[in-house]
Amino acid sequence: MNEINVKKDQWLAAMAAHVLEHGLTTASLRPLAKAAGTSDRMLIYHFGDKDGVIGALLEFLAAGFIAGLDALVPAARMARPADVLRAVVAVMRSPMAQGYARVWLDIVAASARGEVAYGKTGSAIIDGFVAWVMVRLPEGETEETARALLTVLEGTLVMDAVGHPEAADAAIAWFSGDRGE
Amino acid sequence: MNEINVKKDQWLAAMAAHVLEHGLTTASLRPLAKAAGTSDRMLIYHFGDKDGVIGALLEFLAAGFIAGLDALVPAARMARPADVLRAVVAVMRSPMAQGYARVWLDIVAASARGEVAYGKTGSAIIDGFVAWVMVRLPEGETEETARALLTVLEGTLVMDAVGHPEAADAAIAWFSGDRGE
DNA sequence: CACATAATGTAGCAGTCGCTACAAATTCAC
DNA sequence: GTGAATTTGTAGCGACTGCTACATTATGTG
Repeated sequence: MNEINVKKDQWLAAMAAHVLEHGLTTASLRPLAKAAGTSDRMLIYHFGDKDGVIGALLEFLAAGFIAGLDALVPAARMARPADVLRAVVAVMRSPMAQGYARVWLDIVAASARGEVAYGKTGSAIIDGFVAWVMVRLPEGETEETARALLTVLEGTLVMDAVGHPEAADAAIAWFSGDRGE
Repeated sequence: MNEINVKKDQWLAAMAAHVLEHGLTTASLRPLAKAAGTSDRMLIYHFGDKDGVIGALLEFLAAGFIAGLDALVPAARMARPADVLRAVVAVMRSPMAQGYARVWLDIVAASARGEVAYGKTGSAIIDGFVAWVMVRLPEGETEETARALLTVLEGTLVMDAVGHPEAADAAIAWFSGDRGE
């Protein structure tokens, strides 16, 4: 029972790498199985159906993403909200995170298309991200600030994706500017 | 020569409606042709290949989107940048615009995946959008403000898509708050 | 060792994908 | 009206999709 979960995790790691490079919604069973060194037959057997594979993959990717974030940005309170924004934007723009950005935008697009499995995962990721930001914001900041910060981050991801990083930079500078404090 | 372009436009209008309802990247030739009242054979004949169809469709959709925006928000300067943001967010949240939001997020995800045709279109749409915002901002505002505003808008689209409109609202409130002016 | 259960390989089904070969029909120039 | 060019219908190809039937092997239990 334990061993098969170990194997599943190895499969998931290999499939996650594949998805981070080639995209999530364009992934199909046979290439995924090949990346994992097994067969589509086995994926269906162990995960039920494709939705099961994708669901497990989403969980695996989300966990890996948060872990990577935690490893790169220490969970210490920063002086100003904009510092948190700049830190997370820097991480998201690093080459290592580009695959995650791709996958995330796939999740967003699928959510917008009404695919509930993706929508629930996407919503959960935002929830976790809000908590992640909160422990890094200056003491006394509200979740409203965290949510506003993350909305700007999402905007930067979109702008970067369509080749307008200068627009993202403008928003970051604006967020860094004077507030009511 | 004129008539076939008229026919093409009719096809594009029908296909655009189909895409606005069912998504762009998931669209395939046969359903598109059926929506247009013709055959996949004809689409290939008149547009060359699928990329030609999608390219024409993207142009058609972008034009329709800007036209709809112009119709709903008069090209008059507003008192504050946040007024422009709230106006465009209100439009994007209206039921009529939801299809466009879906398609736009498809374009963004495809751009992030590295599909150049989508990337160029996405970039061009942002350029047009910057100009659209500029003529509505108070006199003397810079393009930086327009870009920051649009980045926040993109963030709201993402947050709305994954079921966190309250995060989008937080960013809008934050953008509406005190600035350095 | 016998036997039930779990795990896996092989082969393939029915459907969709983008696209094309071929031929019939239509339209246009002269 | 006749020949040529454009436009369209029919049929289908080869590749891929998620998934399954069937047989076989491995594994753990009594």
